[in-house]
Amino acid sequence: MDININEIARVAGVSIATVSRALNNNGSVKEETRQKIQRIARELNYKPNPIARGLSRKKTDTIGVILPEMVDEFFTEIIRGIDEEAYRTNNYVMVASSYSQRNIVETLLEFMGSGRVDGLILMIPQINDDVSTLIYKSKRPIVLLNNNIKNNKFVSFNINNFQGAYNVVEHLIGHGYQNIAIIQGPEGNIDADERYRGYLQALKNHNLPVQNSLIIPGEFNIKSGYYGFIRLMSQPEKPDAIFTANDMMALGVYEAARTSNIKIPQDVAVVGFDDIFLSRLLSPRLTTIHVPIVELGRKSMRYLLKMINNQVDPKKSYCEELTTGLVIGGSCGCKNSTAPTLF
Amino acid sequence: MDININEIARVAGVSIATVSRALNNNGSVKEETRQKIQRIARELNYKPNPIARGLSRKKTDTIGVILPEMVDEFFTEIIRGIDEEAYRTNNYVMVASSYSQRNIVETLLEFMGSGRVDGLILMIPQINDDVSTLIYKSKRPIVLLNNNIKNNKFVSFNINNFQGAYNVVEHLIGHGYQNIAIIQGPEGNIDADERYRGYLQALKNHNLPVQNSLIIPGEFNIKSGYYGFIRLMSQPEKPDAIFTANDMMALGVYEAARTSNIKIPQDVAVVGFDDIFLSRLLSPRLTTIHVPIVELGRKSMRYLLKMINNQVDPKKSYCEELTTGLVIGGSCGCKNSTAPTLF
DNA sequence: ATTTCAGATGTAAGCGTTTACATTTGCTTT
DNA sequence: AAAGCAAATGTAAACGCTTACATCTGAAAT
Repeated sequence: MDININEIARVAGVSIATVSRALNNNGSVKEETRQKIQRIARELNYKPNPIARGLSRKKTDTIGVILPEMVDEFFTEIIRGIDEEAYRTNNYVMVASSYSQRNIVETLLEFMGSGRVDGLILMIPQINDDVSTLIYKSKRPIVLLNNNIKNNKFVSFNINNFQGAYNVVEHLIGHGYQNIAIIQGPEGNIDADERYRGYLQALKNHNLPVQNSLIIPGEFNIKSGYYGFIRLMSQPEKPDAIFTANDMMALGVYEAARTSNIKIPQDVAVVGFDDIFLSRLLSPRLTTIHVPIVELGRKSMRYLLKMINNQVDPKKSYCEELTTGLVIGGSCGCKNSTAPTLF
Repeated sequence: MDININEIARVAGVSIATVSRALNNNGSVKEETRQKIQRIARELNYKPNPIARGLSRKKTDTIGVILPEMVDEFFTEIIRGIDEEAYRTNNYVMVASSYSQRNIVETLLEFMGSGRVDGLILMIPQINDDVSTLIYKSKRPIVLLNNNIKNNKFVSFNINNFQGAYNVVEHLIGHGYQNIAIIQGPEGNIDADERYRGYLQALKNHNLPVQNSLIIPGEFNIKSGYYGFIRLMSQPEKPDAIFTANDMMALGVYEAARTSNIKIPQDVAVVGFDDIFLSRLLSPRLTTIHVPIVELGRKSMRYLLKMINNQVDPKKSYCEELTTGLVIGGSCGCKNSTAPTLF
């Protein structure tokens, strides 16, 4: 706040232009002068004012991150990935968590319209037309997270939910289970839909019939798992394996199984999706799909920075799907777990 | 980026000064003119450039948050509290998570020196002299989180660890347990120390002897709980109750108890600290101490904003301790749980 | 010795606001 | 009608930086 480029210039006996050039290593400055200016700047503990710089350069070295209200682990890891990359590249991260009361569109506009950020990483449960238009017209680059819109209009990074679901269901099939149930995630939710697709495809590719009685709607929470399980097990055609659309639901399944004295995996196998920390605590350890969230954050950020720096065409759409990994616990019937131990 | 105050002025046929005054509702502007300018601004979808404004006002409406690598839940909730308050007051939040590789002092300097933020919320595991000096000399207000330094130099908001620990241990004493063990948190960690103090004080106030064999050092992780438990139960003087310095450790205790066929709470009672989500999944439900993290974030932010706006003297030290709450599960021996159910 | 030219440096405009100060306007008071 | 005054508006500087353009310097080329 105190000491600025003028002061440096005064002390060094040169003009502010030279100081600016010397400190930014652009333009030509005699080596001797450059050294001197840099020394003085260091001695006076000069920090360029990023606001002034931002005004002049029309660049703030700040990117905005808008995230929905979400599971702790996801939130933390996505931020970690982004922050890591930001730190590496001398950028700053501005967060806005769009908790229930927050108006996404408004927040978005605010972020975009103003010169506060150079770009945006945006994750929204579902994109309506308003938001879509906004994104499309945005003057600053935007990377979408986990929003598998296949319209070739946006830039997005996603977890490959389809592949993950396919793999875990295939794993169940490999065990010989014939009646594999699914407790689905919320309708309209992209993750949920893709996981469901993966489930269907796996059955199909292995010539297993799709049984409607084994397809239970649900939400991404414990309760849905609990009641889904009860519903499944109280009907005549019981499953021999259950794929819950996420780990939280699997938790509910475990709970329901415990109270109804049904053994996992002896009586029924269970697999989840997400590989949340909690799943390690279950007994038997849950077989699930690991999702590389930190990596998702990192990659999105990396790509966004490329867009900002015009290393890729910011107008070109791009879509990347991150591969998930099967984490084998005991809940599928496997003897040898590939899962990390509790500690 | 496109349409600025000059444009508005041009269209309205007034000077930019009048526009500025009209839009900021300060200075005197004829009502009619004000209306007109505001209408035009709205029609042209004008957004003031916060960077330019920042340069002029020397205020960015942005606050920085520096957090250590931490438990997901804590991280998420603290940010939520801060973000909520920021949103309410039209401020922005810049995060820097000081993951292992990040140099705190450097980050701190960067944030402070530059005019990037108006103030800082800072949480660091331990404050050394370097950092302490930095904070003390800072030109911008800083609120410390959970850093119970009693030197009356800083502004800090803390969880009342002492009171929480005291309460939960007293609760155990109320059950009639006489040999209450503690598995401590890491040495030098302020939270851990305070929780230990609370434990000691509770014993003392109820005339129970402090038994060195029942005081086990540890870290805030599952492993420490696990081995701490084994160590406690393999010595001649076994505890009838164990207070683990946090819930993660309690998890380890449960795990160890399970494998050694020791029943909680019949054979030994267990209580934790933090009320993490995980603790709800334990069977019996863990008795623990709830810590108001979101509230901690909210209050810190609120106070920081007051400092920034000079509604409190930013130079005056201030310390607030947030009260924790006892969450009763079954692990202490209670029949009736006060804990929220799983779903 | 003069010209040429690249490298070094300086000057000043601009980025989009806010705001101190100056000026104008129009109403009240005499 | 003149004076006085508050309200309304305008002018221009300032915030701290970057950068286009202008100028200067000195060594190489003639």
